[in-house]
Amino acid sequence: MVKGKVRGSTTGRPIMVLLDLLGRRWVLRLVWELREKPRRFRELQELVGGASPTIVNARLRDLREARIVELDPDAGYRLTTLGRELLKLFLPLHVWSEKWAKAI
Amino acid sequence: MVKGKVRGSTTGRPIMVLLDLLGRRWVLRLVWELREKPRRFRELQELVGGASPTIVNARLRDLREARIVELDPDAGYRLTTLGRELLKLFLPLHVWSEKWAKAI
DNA sequence: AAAATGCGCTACATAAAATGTAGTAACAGG
DNA sequence: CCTGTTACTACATTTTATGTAGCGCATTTT
Repeated sequence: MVKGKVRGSTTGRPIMVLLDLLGRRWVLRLVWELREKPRRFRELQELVGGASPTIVNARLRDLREARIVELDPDAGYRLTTLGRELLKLFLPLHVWSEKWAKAI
Repeated sequence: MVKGKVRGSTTGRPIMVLLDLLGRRWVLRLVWELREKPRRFRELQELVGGASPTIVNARLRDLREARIVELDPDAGYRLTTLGRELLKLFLPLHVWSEKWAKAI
């Protein structure tokens, strides 16, 4: 598993571990903001809306431990191969969200 | 928009509003646990791992305002049509999470 | 009729997490 | 040496979640 213990996830079932990870504040936004290209720490911090460096760092650490994000010193933070696959699954959300916005 | 203000989402772009909503603690789990059939409040609370009733109620309120979840007094909490569509987008996560678990 | 059960939900003190601001350490170029 | 850029840390304050108890209402049981 990604870490010794992942919050409420006592089952260890991958889907639960994943939902817990993605359900942490800023995580979805961070993955989303990495969709185009690698980003620097501060750049990322601003893109997600000015979260504190403390928490941006903590979440990036979580994502790196989960092998979804990696840090290339020359380019910045970017999605791993695994991370890009995950992002692909999220792209339909974009379309759905537009429809949803109209419906509510 | 779903509510006057949705946390860090100052842009108002639907995808950002959505990512903020889904990024709140327990929200993804709640939607996930409603995938099969309607659930009662306490049942739901236990399914997601014993979150406090305070927060379960708060998140269910968020989801109801977002028209993703609704409460049928006779059946319990359940996904709306919109909610079921959203869930469909999440189903591939299950498969991916298994692959991911093996990779890390 | 009275008691018990199940329901969604609230109150509130305690604990945990996030914020905001400042600042550190390492490295590169001038 | 000085300046700028990088990722990141420290820490006091504020916000959010927890854990436990229990309310108010309806239905079912005795």
